[in-house]
Amino acid sequence: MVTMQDVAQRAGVTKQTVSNVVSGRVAVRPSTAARVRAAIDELGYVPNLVARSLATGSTRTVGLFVPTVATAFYADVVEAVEDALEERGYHLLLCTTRLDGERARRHLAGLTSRSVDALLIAGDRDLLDHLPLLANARFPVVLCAWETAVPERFPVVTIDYDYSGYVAGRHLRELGHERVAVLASPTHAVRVEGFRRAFADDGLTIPDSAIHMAPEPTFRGGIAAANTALAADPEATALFATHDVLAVGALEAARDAGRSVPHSLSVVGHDGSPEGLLSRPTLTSVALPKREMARQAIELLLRADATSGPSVISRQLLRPELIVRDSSGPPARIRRSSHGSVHRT
Amino acid sequence: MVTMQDVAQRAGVTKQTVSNVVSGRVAVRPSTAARVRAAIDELGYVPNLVARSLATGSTRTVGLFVPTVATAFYADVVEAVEDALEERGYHLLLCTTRLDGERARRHLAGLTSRSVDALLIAGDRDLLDHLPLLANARFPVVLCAWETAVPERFPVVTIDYDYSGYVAGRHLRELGHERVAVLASPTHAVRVEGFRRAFADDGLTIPDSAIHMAPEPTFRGGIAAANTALAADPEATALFATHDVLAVGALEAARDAGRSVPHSLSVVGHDGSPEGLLSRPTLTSVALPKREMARQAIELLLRADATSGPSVISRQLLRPELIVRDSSGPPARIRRSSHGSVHRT
DNA sequence: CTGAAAGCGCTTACAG
DNA sequence: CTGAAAGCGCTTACAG
Repeated sequence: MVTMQDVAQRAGVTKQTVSNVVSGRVAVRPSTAARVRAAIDELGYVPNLVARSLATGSTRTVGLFVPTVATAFYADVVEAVEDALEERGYHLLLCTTRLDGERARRHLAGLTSRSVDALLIAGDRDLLDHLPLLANARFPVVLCAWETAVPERFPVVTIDYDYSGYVAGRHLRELGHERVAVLASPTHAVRVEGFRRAFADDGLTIPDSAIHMAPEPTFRGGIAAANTALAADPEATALFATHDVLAVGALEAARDAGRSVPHSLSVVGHDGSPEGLLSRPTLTSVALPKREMARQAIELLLRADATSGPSVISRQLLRPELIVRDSSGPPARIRRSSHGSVHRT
Repeated sequence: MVTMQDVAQRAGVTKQTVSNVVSGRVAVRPSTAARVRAAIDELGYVPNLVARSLATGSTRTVGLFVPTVATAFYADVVEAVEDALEERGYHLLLCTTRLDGERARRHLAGLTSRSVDALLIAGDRDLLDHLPLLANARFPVVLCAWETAVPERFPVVTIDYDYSGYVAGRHLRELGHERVAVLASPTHAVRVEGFRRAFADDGLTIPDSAIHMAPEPTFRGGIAAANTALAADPEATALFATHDVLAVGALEAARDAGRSVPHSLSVVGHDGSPEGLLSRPTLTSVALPKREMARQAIELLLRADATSGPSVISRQLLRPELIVRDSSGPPARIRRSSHGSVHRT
């Protein structure tokens, strides 16, 4: 392997001069620099990043923990983080924890040895128990995409999930819906709260009986929850699903139940994921500012690394944005026939 | 930061002894080892991986290039690679190239500085032009998930895409289909060839006019291509889509066209992606052995790294497997009415 | 089984 | 602007 020393010899200078040329930190006489650069090319010299890291104490690598990568949300987060890092010349060390606490712990222990300059943990509640491990970490840690149970000791930049629920509710209220149901995943309580508040603002209460838990966060789970909801309250004119995949399931359930969307039933999702564009009708949803979140988290992380002071425990909340598409509209007027069955106009 | 030296001092030994205890490579007297371990705990010592890497020449990190992570196929590849690495105590440095050659080149240049022990490049044709850069790499390189234009100079472990098309065709032939159409993405020529061969085996020719290119590799693209195909040949009894997302679009198009699946039309996809389980009906598809591919690629890579000899340019082909679900069945008998319109029984 | 030495390839002050 | 020295924290032979 060709080292800086080899280049120096070839160019007739010392390796410090080569270092100065390579780093550009110290001015070098143009003619010398040219000679050095020629030697570098001739020898095919490539600096050894590991040696540099040991000398500087910086690997220019940051670790990212995500529960999985096989989900539109986290896939986007990963790519957004990577982009933010690349702009700054950093590399990405990826760990997917797969909702496996033990696996997470192992990874954490590995990283603690400081092969990274900083660590970003995205929405991984399974890590919570092992977070104390991070107290000994030699690098700053920031949390992002955290919805519930946000640990106190770390800075976090996340999305205002309460507001995302609220904005969905607001939309349905503005359309004129009064009687609605919610399809939720167990971990999405905050979204549901926000959604209810939008109705409460207008003096409307969404009873607990109108909140239906999806058996699983999948298309099928959405169908099942929607079937339950539609059966429990045939007069509900709109469904809010806390997750787009549930909403797409709801669309399917509505079709099976002969409820046309949005004419006889409005459906609003959450996440603004691509599948909402593919569904029929296309899905009104709350888009999450993932890129912005990634950027701010990385910025926080890298600033903390630079100052290497204990990072200020700050809390940044980003506002999601409603995307109105074809699955939501004003409620149909409802009239009751004498024998109690429901017709929509 | 507490170093090995600090631990040594505390335990009253030299740092080599500490090193021996930590690495476990050299036997240490139990009582001494205990003392060292106690010191490690008291001081909260964590070894510095960077220093170790410089000394050993190994970072225990491997780089992975993928076009994106926002696709079921590559998301699975990434997680499979990560699993294979974790078993061996390696970390994963991830680079998504986003079909951006320039971006890929930058990453490549960065990695060439050897912050990784090995590099796995998954199906990224955009890298092709920059591959010569890798000639100077200080680590072995292996290609995987490569479908076309496989470079000669690198080992590759990939899927037998010709066979995957073949197996889809075989399935349709066994069901009795004779007249079929293909929905394809431009980069899937190999799959199409294999598919055609299954028919050719029985003396049946699939004309070029029955191959329909999807305008984009999406749900909408699938709908569009299926519409074209169905209009071009209403008598086709089956559709093979080279990509599940196209197949799911075809399902939608079939529904719109009043063709019931599989009764009046069979649809076979490719990739065995999760969406095939969510569609209605569920999708018959060709499952790709991604985990096995990842495992073998990593094994090849790490072996090459260990021997550090020039890796043998081998070519490993893995066999995909047909998953029969509800979207395929025998063709309906077709009878023509006197005025030429088509009825199915 | 334990200790003294050299070295991994770079960078960072510090003289000249 | 360029060179000599020390050091980053570990590991790897090599003596004792």
